[in-house]
Amino acid sequence: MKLTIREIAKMAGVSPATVSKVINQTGRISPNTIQKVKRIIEETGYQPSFSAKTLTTKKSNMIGLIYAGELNVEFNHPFFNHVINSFKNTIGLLGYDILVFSNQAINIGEVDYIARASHYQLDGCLIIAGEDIGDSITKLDESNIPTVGVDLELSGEQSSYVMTDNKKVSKQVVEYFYLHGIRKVAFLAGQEKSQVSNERRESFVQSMKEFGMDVDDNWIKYGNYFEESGYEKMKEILQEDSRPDAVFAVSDMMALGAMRAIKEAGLSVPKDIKVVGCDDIEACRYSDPSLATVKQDQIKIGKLAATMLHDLISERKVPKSLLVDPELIIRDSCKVGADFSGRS
Amino acid sequence: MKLTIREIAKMAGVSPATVSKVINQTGRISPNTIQKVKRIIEETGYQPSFSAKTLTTKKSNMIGLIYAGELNVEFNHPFFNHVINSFKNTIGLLGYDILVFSNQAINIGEVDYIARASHYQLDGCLIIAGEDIGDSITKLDESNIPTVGVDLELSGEQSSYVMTDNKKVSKQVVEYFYLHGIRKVAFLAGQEKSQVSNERRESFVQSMKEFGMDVDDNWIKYGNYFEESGYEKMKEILQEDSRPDAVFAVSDMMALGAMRAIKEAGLSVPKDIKVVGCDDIEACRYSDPSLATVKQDQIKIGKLAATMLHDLISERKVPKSLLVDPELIIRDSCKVGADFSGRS
DNA sequence: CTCAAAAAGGTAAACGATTACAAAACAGAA
DNA sequence: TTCTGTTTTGTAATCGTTTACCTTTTTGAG
Repeated sequence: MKLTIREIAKMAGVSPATVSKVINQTGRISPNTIQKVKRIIEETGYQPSFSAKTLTTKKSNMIGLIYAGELNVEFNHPFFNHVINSFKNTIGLLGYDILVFSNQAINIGEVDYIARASHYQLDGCLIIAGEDIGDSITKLDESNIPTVGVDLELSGEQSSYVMTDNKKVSKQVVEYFYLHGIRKVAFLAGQEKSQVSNERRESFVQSMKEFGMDVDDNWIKYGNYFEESGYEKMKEILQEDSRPDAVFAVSDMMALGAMRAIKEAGLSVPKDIKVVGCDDIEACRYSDPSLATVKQDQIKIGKLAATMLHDLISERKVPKSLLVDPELIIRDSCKVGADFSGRS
Repeated sequence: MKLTIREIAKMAGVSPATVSKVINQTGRISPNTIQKVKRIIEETGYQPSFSAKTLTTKKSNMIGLIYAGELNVEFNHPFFNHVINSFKNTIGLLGYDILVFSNQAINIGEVDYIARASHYQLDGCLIIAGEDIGDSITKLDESNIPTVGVDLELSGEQSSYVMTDNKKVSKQVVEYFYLHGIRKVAFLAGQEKSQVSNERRESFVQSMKEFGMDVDDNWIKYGNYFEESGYEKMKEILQEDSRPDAVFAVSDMMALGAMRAIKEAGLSVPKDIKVVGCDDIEACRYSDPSLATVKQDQIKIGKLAATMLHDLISERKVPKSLLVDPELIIRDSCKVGADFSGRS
């Protein structure tokens, strides 16, 4: 059933080597022979064996996709799935397919990504930052496998990373609040270990100071990016003596959770408290009120990651990191005074 | 750097064959040797080469993931990504990794899935129904490659499929309306070619008749599952002479679009028109009003698909199809009269 | 017409596993 | 001790490519 290169060679009346050269466009072959061989390949629908090819060339044309978290939610993560999708489309154009590690398979103990990668002879890996950056990620970073991180600072020789310019994220939000006379702002962070969350928090604090606004430590709470944690932490904040005029959350889901808590406390968004999230997930547009957010350019991030990884694999010069500009999207949840044109 | 089985054999003082047998637990090896070999493997972190193994065994332990649509949105599809995720987790436990076809790579002309599958020597494929079932999907279905379809009826010798019991979907909704005195119901369908949409539409019509309710052909509109089409089609419906009391859409996104159209027309959901969607995507909970929906058990669908595919690959007996029960989730958008406990 | 250089094509050895099959080692019985 | 039968281990071919290197053919200048 399945044809080998030898049989194709026989049919075309040439040697296997010639067929191989035609397929890979290496070596000098006469136009005549090329035609002949191509026709046979066409007619038979011959497909070279991936494993044989990989075995000899040591190149698999496969990229490993790793989600660095325990929750195994990469595909329904409302932010990352856009990045993954865009990455997939771009890297596909460059001739790679994507292998998704099903971490569960070896979930007893740490997953050894290097072993997995070398087992499959992957050309490179894409790491999407999740809640938890384990040891095995670090090892992969330090290995000589080309690796690109999204929202995750990598430092290895063969590593680069792309992320939104988190400094600008917080700054834009704080600036907006400042310009609209809002001075008391709470901050809902992600896990204490999360790099992204920490950058935003730090630049939040710094921006606040730059604009001469006070930062109340009680108003900085750590959650885990998900809705429930936003709800819980907001409740805690509301129990304090004084109330913030606004909340900025590191994820839309936490922001949505916060809105729920605020409404439950009998307060109104945005009249009593403005809310701004991060990511611009689908739900922002359908929430009540619609949720203001800082949009990350996920398409661009995915594209850049793909391009960088390809360059890394091709041993071209690649910048250590690329920062993508965020965009503040105003929606009802942060409308102020006259700006606020109610809603049914 | 990378060790081969031969070197491991040398280190352990045995033959490569013995090492292979230890790894794969085939053949009779003395406990003593097993210990020795295992220790070396442990110490060296040896990983057998995937391609060499695949080359000889003709088994890759990889599953191809295909999204049967042109939109390339599999990873941010608000319904399928849950299925994919659950599938991934289950199939991972069974020892498979997932290869995602980056259709773009060969997007000139039809993608030849069979060629791709045989190129990689995939053990099987999972097909997620998208907007468009092309010829190449049909060919794959008819091939002898084990294949499981989600929301897609496959008929091939080596194929099975899983989907929500769409008859029950429509019936539950119609029944709910019937019980609450609503008689005039519009229906927002997907593409005319979409199997899922058609099943729901047909059983909608049938259920309506069973409950003695009239079906107005002008109130059945075809869209494409996405928000915009729900909006457009609902607008068309509202331009008719008489107005329905309720709309049932084949997707939540279309339902959200419909709500937008209804509000724009100055009408209220649910007071003037009730709305029910399908899928229970995240946004349902955050929309205004929250959107009632028929939830599909995506986790279960993913699990079943994985199990079936594994059985198919292992040449065990597998049912041709499996139907999963849906669940009607009542939310504000379909609350009736006294039931309706308003919202700010 | 000769001959060197360039072009075209072929040979055979990898790559790193698996697996029939053969061989060796061992046990116990006679 | 010898022999038979069972366990254990090893040998070598195989899977389907690629590629270094070699051979043959072609080309065209002198």
